[in-house]
Formats: sequence, C-alpha cells, structure tokens
Amino acid sequence: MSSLQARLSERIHEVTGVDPELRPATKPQFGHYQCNVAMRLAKTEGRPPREIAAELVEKLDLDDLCEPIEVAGPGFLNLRLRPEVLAATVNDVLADPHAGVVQVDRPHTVVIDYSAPNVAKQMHVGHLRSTVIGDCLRRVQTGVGNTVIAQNHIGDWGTQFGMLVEQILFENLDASGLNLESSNELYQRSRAHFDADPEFAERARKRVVALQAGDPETIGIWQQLIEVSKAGFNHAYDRLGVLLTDDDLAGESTYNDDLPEVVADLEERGVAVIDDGALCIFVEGIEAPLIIRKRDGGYGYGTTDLAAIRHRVRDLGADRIIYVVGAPQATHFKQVFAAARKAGYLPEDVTATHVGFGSVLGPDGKPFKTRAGKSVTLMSLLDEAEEQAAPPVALAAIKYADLSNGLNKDYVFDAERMSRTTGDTGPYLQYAHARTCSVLREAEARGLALDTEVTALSEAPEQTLALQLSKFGEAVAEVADTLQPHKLCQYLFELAVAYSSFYQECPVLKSDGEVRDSRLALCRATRTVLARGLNLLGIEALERM
RNA sequence: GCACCCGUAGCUUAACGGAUAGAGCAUCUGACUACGGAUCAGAAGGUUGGGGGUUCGAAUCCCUCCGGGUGCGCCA
Repeated sequence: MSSLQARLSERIHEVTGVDPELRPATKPQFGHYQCNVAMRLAKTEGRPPREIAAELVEKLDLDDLCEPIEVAGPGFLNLRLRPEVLAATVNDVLADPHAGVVQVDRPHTVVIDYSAPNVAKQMHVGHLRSTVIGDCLRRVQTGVGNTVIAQNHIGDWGTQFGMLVEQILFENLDASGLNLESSNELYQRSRAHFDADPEFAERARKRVVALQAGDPETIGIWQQLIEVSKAGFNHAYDRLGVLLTDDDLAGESTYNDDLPEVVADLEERGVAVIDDGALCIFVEGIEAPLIIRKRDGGYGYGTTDLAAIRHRVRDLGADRIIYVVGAPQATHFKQVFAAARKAGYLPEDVTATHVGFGSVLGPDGKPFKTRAGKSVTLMSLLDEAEEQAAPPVALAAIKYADLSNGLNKDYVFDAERMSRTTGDTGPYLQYAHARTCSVLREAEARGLALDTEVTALSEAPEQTLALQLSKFGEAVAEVADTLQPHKLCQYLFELAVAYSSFYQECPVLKSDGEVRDSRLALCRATRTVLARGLNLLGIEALERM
C-alpha cells in the first residue's frame, strides 16, 4: 500500500516527466495538495507558468481522486481530494495491520548505535537524548519493515579501568557488591588517588597492561564492574521504557582482538601513515589526523570505531549505519566515516550517518555539565518530572520534549513546561488518545457495533481529520528517511488537534445511523494512528489518565 | 588559527528554494443542556541577528559582519 501523496505524485509525474513537486497545501483554501512544477517548467520551456499550468490541467486526469484542479497564484495547481477518496483512505488505514505505514519493498539491515553509557559511571543527560532518540529511530526503522540491529557501544574499556581495579584492590572491596552509584563514587576516588599519589598512578598504569594481557584476577574484577554497571543500565532502560537489552550490548572491548589486525591492515595498504610517531589516517577537509595507533603503541577510540564499522558491514551485513551521538562529535564521525571509506571498510552502497543532537541545558541556560563531583544524572531528571505527573505521563513529557525539537538544537530541561496537558506536549497527545478510547468504550457499553467504516464526510472537521489520518504513512516514511523524529511529533500533534476539533464539533454518540457509524470509524482510526504513532516515539498510549 | 552548530512573535519553536513565515505557551474575547472543559472557537503579536548577492520566487543557497556555543595529534 502506497501513500495517497505518492500515488498522486506518480500520476502527475507521468504527465510532467519531472518531479511534480507535490506538497501538502500550505493553507486550507489552497486545497489539500499543491503542485509547484509549472514555475520550474516555465523556465526551461520559456513560457508563462500559468499557461503551462493550464495545459497541465488539460492533460491531467485525476478525476477519480480529486475535485477539478484549480490554477492559482503564479501557477500553482491546487488539488482537493474527493470526500469518498478520503473516506476510502481512512478505511484502508483501518484495514491495514500497519495502520497505513508503508512497508519497504526490500528490507534493509540498519545498525543503530545509541545510548552508550560508560561502565562505572552514572548515566547523565547526554545519555538521555541518545537513548530516547535512538530508541525512536529503532522503532521507526522496524516499523517500516527494516531489520534493525541495535548496538549499545558501552564504554567498557580504557585506561580508567587500571585506576578502578587498583582502587578496588587498595580498598579491599568486593566489586560484585557495588552498584552504579557506588562504582561512580569509586571512580571519583580512584581519580583523586591517581592524581595525588604517583606510586598509585604507576600501579594503575601497570594494571592497564595486566588487563590488556588478560591477567585473570584483573579480568575478574573488570568483569564484576561491568556486571554491576549493566544492572544499573538495565534499571534505567526499564524505567525509560526503551527496547535496549543485554542482547544489544557491543561495548568497546568487543573489538579488542580486532584492533591489531585492523591497524596492520591499514598500515600495510598505505591507508595509514606514520606522522610524528603516531599512525594516522588523513582525510580531506580535516587538518588533524585520525590517530589509530598512538606513539606509545596504544589504540584510541578512532581505531575502535573503524573496527566497529568493519564488523558492522562485514559481519552484520549493514546497509545503513546510524550513530546517535552528541553534536560535538560531528567532526570525529566525519573523519571516521571518511577514513572507513578510504580503507574500504565502508563501501559506497552502505550509508553511515551521524545523528547528532544538542545539549540539555539547566534552568540557567547553561549545559547540565558534570561539574567536579556533582553531576546531573538521568535518574534525577526522571525524578524531577515525576514530581509534575504520574510516571507514564512524566515519561511521555520528557520524551516528547526531547523529540519534538530539531535534533541539533539545545533545549532547557523544564519539567513543568513539558508536563503541561495543553499545547504541544506529550501529555496532550496522551490525552487525545485517551479521549478516543473513552468514546469507543462508551459506544461498546451501549452495545454499538465498532467495526464500522467511514462513509459520510460532510463536515469540515471530519474531512480535516480524515486528511490528516491519510498522511500518517507519509510522516513515518519521512522520519525513516531523514531521521528527524520531530516531524512525527508535529504530525501527531496536528492529528490530536484535528481530533479535538472534530470531537468538539461533531458529536459521535449523540448522532445516529450512518453518520454515527462513520464518526465511530474516524475515532477508531484516530485511536489506532495515535497509538501507533506514540509507540513509534516510544511513548505509552494510555487508555485512561 | 582551522572547522562545525545555533540566532524566527514577550517565551518555546516549525517551515524538502514556493502563495499572506505556521504552531504552542503567556495575554485578551467568546463557548459550560460536558460522547472526559485536562477542551474548543476567535483576536492580537514578525523588517526570520545586520548588510550585500543568486533566483520568476530566499528564513532556507552564496559572500560578509555581529552575537551565543562547540570541536580540533597522541582521553574516550
């Protein structure tokens, strides 16, 4: 099943031969869709746009879908769908198990790298965004029929584990008795100890070597640290209601064994060159090199990222790789992707995209930074929101606020504002959904048949609602393509508004016969689309609030 | 020094180069014989940071300046 807009666009394309630039109308008086192609053709054909527009109207035969086409302004073609076409589209949505979400012809394998908390550190605001956005993209990609492989690239390797293990031994702690909070405190103590005591620092450095060499005692403690952190992460994911599980874990350490091989490969083939003692890859447009082997022989995160790309393409069969990581990493990923292309790890037909995002700011408009000692944890943000509303509503508030703005913009975390039940908020959408449920519940209680179809669309609010319902597939497809969740948020908000307006002006249960059946079907379709849409955002569609 | 991001109504923000820049909050005015008023209808509110340029058409593309933020050879 293809979307109405796609069908229309295709039909016009047959006549114009070029992209008809079919867009939803910018205003109701311009109909439902507008076609802007006449202005473009005017230039190439050297004729007045209105003349071309008039000619197109002659040639086009859209009578089965639209009212007579109107030419307006400098040469816009305004299309208005026939009510029975709108009705049929809504009925299609009702009959479609995917609620109008167009399924891809051939499923692609989409790898999504998101969340990525660090072992022995509390999750903070940055992880909130990566987790919420990544989870949404995962649901959307799955929703359109792609195969998603989530990769939680947790920070489970690196020099900090030398300090951590050494501090555990120093304090004679049982690492398995730690939790995320206490291991975070342990990390801070080890850091201080490292800075203050050169002898300890030296032992920590040796401990890193022991870890890399696979020393059993060291590995054992390291493993315990990972286990307690995993429990902490899972608790957070549970509370956030995201899909991540242990099956998605693919931490930095996963690639340890690949690193020497990758580096040797790159060096042999001349992709990487020695510069100032370090093995580097230089890519066009970026002055600084991507260092894949440090002067001391160690590997950095650039090396791990390259190994991860190789693995994701070669072993996981990725057609598309998506990284949901903060905007400050933009240059790094540009560099890594270019290096991976150069190395042949990332073939032309595999796309790699960095979905960067802005910072969550405190009330003062400055980043919620992990200032020395004190950090704003993800959990404390959830707590703050739950002071405003019950957990499922508070969560909707947070997620919607995070997803509804353009990704690379910063935003201020304002629990009161995002929890409001009016306006463009998560709770408002939940409320609209709950109202659809309420009507249908009441109808059922009165013994009315619920498996009705949309037939009559005589009232303007009915048509507006039906039109909006028909656009769901388009909205989801756009998010799947552009990776911009706020487009789905905007769509759902407009749907909720259209429903509220319809609800106000078109009584359902107080009407009778065909009109009532048709309106019940509109309620049912709205409930379905809102529920499905909210689900794609990772927000719970409540039946009562 | 080089590179990137942001700047739209009092506040929060949308707009694949298309018509009169679209919403929400707050403000003001209406609608309570309410299928959930946690709502709906309406009004007012804009030189899209400034200035040039390209185009039939620019918030959007190019140049430049201003303001805010970020990243950049051996942390990840």
